[in-house]
Amino acid sequence: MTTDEPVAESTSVPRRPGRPRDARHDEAILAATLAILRRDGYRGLTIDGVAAEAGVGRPTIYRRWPSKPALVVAALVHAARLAVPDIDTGSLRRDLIAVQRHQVELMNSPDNRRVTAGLVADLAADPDLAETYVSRYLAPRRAAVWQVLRRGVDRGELAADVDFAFAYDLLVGPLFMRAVVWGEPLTADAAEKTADVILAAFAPRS
Amino acid sequence: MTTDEPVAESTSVPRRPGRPRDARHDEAILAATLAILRRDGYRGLTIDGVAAEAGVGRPTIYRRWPSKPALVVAALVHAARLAVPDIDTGSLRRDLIAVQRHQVELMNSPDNRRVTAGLVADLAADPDLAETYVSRYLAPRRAAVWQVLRRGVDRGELAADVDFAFAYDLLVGPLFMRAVVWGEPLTADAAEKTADVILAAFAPRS
DNA sequence: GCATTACGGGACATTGTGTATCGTTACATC
DNA sequence: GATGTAACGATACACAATGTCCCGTAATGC
Repeated sequence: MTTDEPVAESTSVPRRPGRPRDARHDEAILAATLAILRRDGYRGLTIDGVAAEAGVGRPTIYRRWPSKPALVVAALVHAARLAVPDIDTGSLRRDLIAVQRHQVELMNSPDNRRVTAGLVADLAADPDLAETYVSRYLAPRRAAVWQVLRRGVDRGELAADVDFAFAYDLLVGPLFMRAVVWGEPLTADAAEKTADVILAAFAPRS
Repeated sequence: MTTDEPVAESTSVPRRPGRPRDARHDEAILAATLAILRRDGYRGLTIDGVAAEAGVGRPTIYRRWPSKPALVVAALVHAARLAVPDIDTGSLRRDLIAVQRHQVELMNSPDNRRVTAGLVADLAADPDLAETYVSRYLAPRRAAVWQVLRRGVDRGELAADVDFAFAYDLLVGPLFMRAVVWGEPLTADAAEKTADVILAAFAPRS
């Protein structure tokens, strides 16, 4: 449920009787959701506001997504469906710094805090939705970082028994703490510092 | 604003004309807030519910705290006013593991996720309140960890130029990511693993 | 043409927040 | 003991937002 491209049900033939849904509305709703999210944050987003900005009626939205957090998750997944960059410079440290610079930039955007915090709060109350968010948004991003780490292991720059999940949380957690919990801006050196922590903590045993 | 012990204004004489506030109500309201928070999470807490459980009217609550997040912050500060343990075993690694075990226990409580996530979301929308929460709740806890790190530096177990703020986020951030963002339980070894990251990342230069 | 479904508009019930207004009660001062 | 002031419980209120329902209309396949 709450997929990016809604519907198609379980039938192999996607065609249903009756008037078909207007695909342009899907696009307009998701685009409006993202625009409002960036402008007003998670709390400032209302279904009414999305409907107005997308030029559709409210039932048209509820016909597609069952709730506000589900709509937000769909919009984020939709926006990020392409943008999972694959970084491979040949050096683990350079790769990690590039990954972290990207992450710092994301987290430093002024709206990020309000969007992330609000969404995480609603996810905590809806396990199904949380599962969708994790599997369709977070996990693909984490997998890209794992690729970087995997290559580091292959080149002998990291110990072979690195705990990948832990390493990822070690990279992102400190940024999250500072940007979202403390509410303080990330400085430029945060990327280097977190990258170097990984190198020090998981250095290959000599 | 939004202090734990409300009021006393700026006058040196706390006594104001008129009927004084009933101090037992303060206690009852904060206790009810904590109880509901633990039982129903941040989203499940309503001012009505607190009023009913505390046996007071709603205006009695609004007379003391201006909003729901302000009340929650006051309750958390109130509950934690004593409990900032000072750990000193003589070994940095043992100290850090003890600190982290305590943190893991806190974060693993089933209500923690819903309370923390909901509160952080509201704090992002209210900078004044966020300042209160940070200065009266988070900062004292961080200071206790800094004490542990400071002693580690003094004993030569850590490099002298450790970035204390970064080190704290490095200790707590990964736990926060896993418990709150991913929504997965923390395992027992999380304390050791994060502690060892600090030792590896900030080892004194030889 | 007919069944079926989407559409916009709007009404609706529900829930929660925060404010305001009662009559009443507790305390200090005169 | 009378008076002023402010807290108290109860309750009504305005407001905002969620999610549902129903209407008349439009689009599609059979």
